[in-house]
Formats: sequence, structure tokens, C-alpha cells
Amino acid sequence: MIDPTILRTDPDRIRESQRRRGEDVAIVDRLITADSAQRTAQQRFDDLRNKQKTLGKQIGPLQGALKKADEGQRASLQSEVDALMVQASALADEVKSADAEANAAGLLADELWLQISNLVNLDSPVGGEADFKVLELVGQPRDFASEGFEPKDHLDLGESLDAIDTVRGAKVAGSRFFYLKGQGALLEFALLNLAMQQAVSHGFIPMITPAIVLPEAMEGTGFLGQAAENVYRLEQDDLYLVGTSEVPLAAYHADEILDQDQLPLRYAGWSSCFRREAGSYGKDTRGIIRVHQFDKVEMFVFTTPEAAEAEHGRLLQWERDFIDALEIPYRIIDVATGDLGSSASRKFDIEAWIPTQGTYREVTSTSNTTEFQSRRLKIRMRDGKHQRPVATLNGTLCAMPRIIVALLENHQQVDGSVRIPQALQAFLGGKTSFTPSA
RNA sequence: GGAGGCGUCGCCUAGUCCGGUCUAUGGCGCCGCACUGCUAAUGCGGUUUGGGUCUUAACACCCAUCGGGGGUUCAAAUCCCCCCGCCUCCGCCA
Repeated sequence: MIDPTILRTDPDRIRESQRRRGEDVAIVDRLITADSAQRTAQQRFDDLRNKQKTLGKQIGPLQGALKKADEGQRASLQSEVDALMVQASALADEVKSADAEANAAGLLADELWLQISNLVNLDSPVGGEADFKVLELVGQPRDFASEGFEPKDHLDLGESLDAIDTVRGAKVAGSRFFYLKGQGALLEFALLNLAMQQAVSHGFIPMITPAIVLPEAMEGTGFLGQAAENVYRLEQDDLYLVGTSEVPLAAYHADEILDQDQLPLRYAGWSSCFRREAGSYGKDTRGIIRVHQFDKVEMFVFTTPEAAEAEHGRLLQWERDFIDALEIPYRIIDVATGDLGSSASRKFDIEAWIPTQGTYREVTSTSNTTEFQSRRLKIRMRDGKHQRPVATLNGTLCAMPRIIVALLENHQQVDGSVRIPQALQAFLGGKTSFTPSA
């Protein structure tokens, strides 16, 4: 959620953000109403409760005196107690109803708060999915025509290398599931190790996280809003399968107050990721570009709000370093306001060149979620005498299937083998290429 | 899955049986001040978190907060119910 004082002092800022996202603007006014109603109701309850406590405190001592009192005083004390009891009893009813009202008003306000997305960064390009801005093109796509052969797509390559099996994936688990096999499985381990080695060298703490989380973690990271339809839910246990280890990493410090001295805290999480891919029927049905389950190394950072923007730049740089090491051509885009998701105020994607598609496809994504998640998850930092929310950021270091797609397609050779980039060779026993099985 | 025990404001801890004097005790840690060649020690004061009064800061005050939720009561850390977590033992298990 965003800073409530902004709603009270500068609601136009929220309206403008909603407008740029293409989201409901009128909700801001409903929230203003609900917010002030909530505070009024709470104040009424507080006042009544204060009266009740004041009154209640008189009864105890009086009853004590009553016990010790002699016959003469007893009657008058008793009537005093009775009178107080009658008053207190009436007040108790009022308190009860005021409490119920305040709670109801609070629930309504909370519900609306959850629907407001993070304030967009004013530098984000305005528009929908297609209105991204290309910031940079890196590397040169290969000219397969001049090399004299037609590139195969990653699935053809993966099958001839006996590295990817989507047919049996579908047989066993349904469409959009796959097996990595043999050199394919080893490739994933190599990528994992390269990614972790890089992350650790930059001070990230490696983490293997739960892939199933409570509703609070999902809600707190902003995945139960518009993104909810893509989240797997285990109904019987009221748990969720995570779509990214961003969720368990963010929630790791929920309800905690961090020392400002220890910031930034950088974590590199490894987990399986699960996505329903609802609404993408017919899209990317071939191969492993869009699947229900995959593994990913995710970077996640807790830092001060002031340092967040610079950290965002570093996350992007580390993502670039990784793709550079794999020698894959790519471009960097500044994602448009309508495509940010509810948590991000700004988002940069790296899209790798996919030769058989003749286009760039998303392989990483880094978001500055400012204080949006930390407010929901109650992650604060001690800042002198005060505490205030931290900023959180996330970025993909290595999403396995898409990196494997880019790697296979870009480094394929005319004989059907695939060149292994130098940086990866050490993690594959010094091998320099993957070769088709006989 | 079964039996038993436990959950208190950073950590440890008193309080829960028998409801009001709990504005939650004490210790450790931490912060400030004083004292002292320095450090240490000592003394004094402060130190849960959230919301509000309040346009900002300080101060003050009010409300909530004793794992979470509900209930009983004029009044709940304390009594009742449900849930969650931790520990010990048993069963099962990679």
C-alpha cells in the first residue's frame, strides 16, 4: 500500500498515478470517504472506551471498601456501586456498537486500500503493454542467412540434444509442463551455479525458499490483486504456490524492524515458480517459453527509500552482467505504466534476441516497488528514534527456461550442436559444446 | 496423526490458580545525562508497536496492543471456546 498521508494531503498524486496506469481513478474519492469515516468511527470508540474505563476503575475500590464496611455504611455503599454498575452497563453497550462500527469502517477502508496500486514513477513511459520505451540495444543478432543455415528453434534443438522433453511433460502433468533431461538438466545446474556465484560476489545472501506460502505473503507482495488469476491456490489448506521467490523473500522480514545500519540486505533466492498462465491460451504453446512450472534465481533487496532508485540501477546492471556472460544479444526496455503490475513504481525488462522468432523476448524483469510491499508486510527500519517503511526491489537473475531458450537458439551451430559460452564451461566440466545424441 | 507442556513490550523473566491496586515486574541489551586521565565501573532518566488529538516538529494526552480470533463480564495478560506456532514423547516418513 502507499503512504496514507498522501491520500490526506495530496490525493491528486494518487489520481494521476491511477490515470497513468489506466486504473480506476474514482476509487480515490471512495477511499477518502472511507478513510475519514474510519477515523471518525475510531475516535468515537476511543472516547467511549475512555469513559468506560474511567467508570470501571471506580467500581473495584468501592467493592473493596464494601467488603470491609460496617453495617451502617454498607447500604449506602451498595447503592453507590449499583448506580455505577447501571451506568457502566449502559456504556458497555455503546462501546460495543461503536467498536463494531469502527471495525466495519476499518474493513471497508482496508479493502479499498488493497485495490490501490503503487504510485508510478513519473519517468515511466505512459501507456499499455506496447508502449514501452527501448533504452538500449546490446549485442548483434547473428545473421544465420550469411552463415548459410536456417536456425532451429529451441524445442527442435532441445529434442535433438535429448535435453528437453515436452511431450512426456504433457503426458505426465499436462500442457505447459516439461522435463529437462541429461545435458539439459546439467545446463540448468550450471546456470544456477553461475548465477549464484555472481550474486554472492556482489554480497547477496543465497536462499532456498518455500515455494508455498500463506495468504498474507501473497497479499503482502501484491499478487492477489489483478495477478490473482495466475496464482495457484491450494484450497484445502488455504495456501498458495509462489510464482516467484520474490514472495517468500519479501515476506522473510515481515513484521520486523530492521537496523538501518544493516541495509541494504540483498538476497538471492532459488525456488520453483508456478504460474497458471490463465488468459494466455494459444500463446507460446510450443516449447518452454511459457510454462506452468520453472526454476528461477531471483534477487531481492531491502534498502532505504532514498537508496532505492540507485539500487534499481544496480539490479539492472547485474542482470546485464549475467546475460552478457552468456553472450546473448538483448535490449532493455522501460516498461510502460499500464504494464507495471500493482507493486512496481518502475520496471525494466531485459529481452533476449530469439532468432527463430525474429524478435526480443522477456528474460528478466527488475522492479522498484518502493515502500508498497513493506507497508503491507510491515517491514520497517529504525531511523534514529523513529521507524519507517523500507523500500524493496526485485530482479530476475536467471529464469531457467527462457535463458535456456535464448542460449540454445543463439549459440546453435550448423551441425546441430550448441556452443557453450566460456563463462558457463567451468560449471559443465570444461565442455565447450552440447552435441546431439546419436 | 496421538499425548503432554509452553507462547508476556529487542532477549530473558514475574504476573495467569483466586478478574479491578497491571499505568505489565525484574534482569540484560540499547539510548541520553552525570561522574571519572581513557576504557571500565557507578548513579539518574529513558527504551513494545500501531492509530488518533494535529497542517509540520517537539511535548503531552487518548485508544488499542500480553501468539491470532471470538466469547463471558461493569471490567480480561488472568475465565471460556476456536485457531496458529514452538518444545518433549509416540506413530509414520525422504
